[in-house]
Amino acid sequence: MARPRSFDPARTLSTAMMVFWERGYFNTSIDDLVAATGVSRYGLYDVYENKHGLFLAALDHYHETVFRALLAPVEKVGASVGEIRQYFDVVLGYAGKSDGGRLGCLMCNSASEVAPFDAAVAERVKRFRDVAGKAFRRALGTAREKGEIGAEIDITRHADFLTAALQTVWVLARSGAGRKAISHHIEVTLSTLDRD
Amino acid sequence: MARPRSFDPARTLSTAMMVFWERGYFNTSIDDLVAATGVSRYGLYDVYENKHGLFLAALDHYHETVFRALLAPVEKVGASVGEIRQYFDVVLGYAGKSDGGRLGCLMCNSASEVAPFDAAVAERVKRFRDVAGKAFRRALGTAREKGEIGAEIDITRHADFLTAALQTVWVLARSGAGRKAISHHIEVTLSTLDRD
DNA sequence: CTAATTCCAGAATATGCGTTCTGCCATATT
DNA sequence: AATATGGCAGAACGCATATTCTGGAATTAG
Repeated sequence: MARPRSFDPARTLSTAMMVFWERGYFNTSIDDLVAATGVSRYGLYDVYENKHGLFLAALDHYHETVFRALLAPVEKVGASVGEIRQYFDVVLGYAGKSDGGRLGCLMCNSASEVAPFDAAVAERVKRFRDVAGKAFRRALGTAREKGEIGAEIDITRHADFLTAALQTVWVLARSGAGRKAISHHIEVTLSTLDRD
Repeated sequence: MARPRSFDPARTLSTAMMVFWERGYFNTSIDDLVAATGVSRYGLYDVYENKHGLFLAALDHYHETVFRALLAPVEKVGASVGEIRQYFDVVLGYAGKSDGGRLGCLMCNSASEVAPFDAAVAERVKRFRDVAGKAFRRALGTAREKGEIGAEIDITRHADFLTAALQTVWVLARSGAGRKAISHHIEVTLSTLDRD
């Protein structure tokens, strides 16, 4: 017997995620979040406790939706070199857009801006990297079984390399590097998977 | 016939640069800068106009000292693959330290945190990348003349790749990636320069 | 030594921030 | 329809911030 919430927490979280993604953590104020979500301070604090809690929820939401959705093809059983190439192509499609790329990747942005001061954020960045690394390792393992990659490739090493390269693409995009620089980076990165 | 300044602007700038480097732009306050430099607000505002001016000066100082000093061997006439490898080794020495790496690179940090909102910063990030790219292009050109690299390497493309990889190393370091992940990344990056 | 100048430390100001509070209102049950 | 519950908008609070101001001290030219 009480008034029900008039906002959708899922939609709110998604919007808050976008704001943090665009503006960063320190440069986003509660007022920004209230204005963007249309939800009152009361509602935000009731559900997420405080700004930090909302940010962590936004990071988790990003991980589970944006990041995982993009990575899904690489995570599938049987994925190998083709899926890895496809993945970087898709990422280039987003990152290389004339202005859309200014978002970058929320995890990569937070890695530099927040992780050094915030253990909870650092942990989520680590998890993000672990998940990407694991997916690449598995796909490279499959590639080896299929004989798609040469014997000179060390799978663990190469998975770390691809995970790092992925982050690079987003950092380049966010800071205004041109599409050409980004695609050059991806081309050379993927060329390491070519058979001699 | 007046009192001379009692602080050394060069030393002050160097200290301010360190503070921004550690804490980022938005997360650094004037009080932090006053405390670290020992210089009064009056002095800082007199010389640098405001926080933003001091930050730009710190970026320029970083470019001219820290960054250029590291890059110098690659920029030298006659530098080629050896100098490029050496450069990444030196960077690994800094970035791979158990905690010292938490600084990352001031330009790379600012690229994500500030450049999207600040044209003056974006311009300095661009210049930083242009300088790195140019140095790598020249060194790769020399490498080609010396016959150190294969014909399959496109110099412009590869210079963009190395410039991006350089930034990646620092981002990894700042956000707490392990030394192993960083060195894996560098190993694969440099392996692209191997002759088949 | 004196006077003119300029620096300095810290107070003051104004704004913006994260968070909490309050008075009213919408709703679901009775 | 009445009522109790709890959501809502915005005011209020306390603190941090960037910047400016001020009273006095330090220094040097004369």
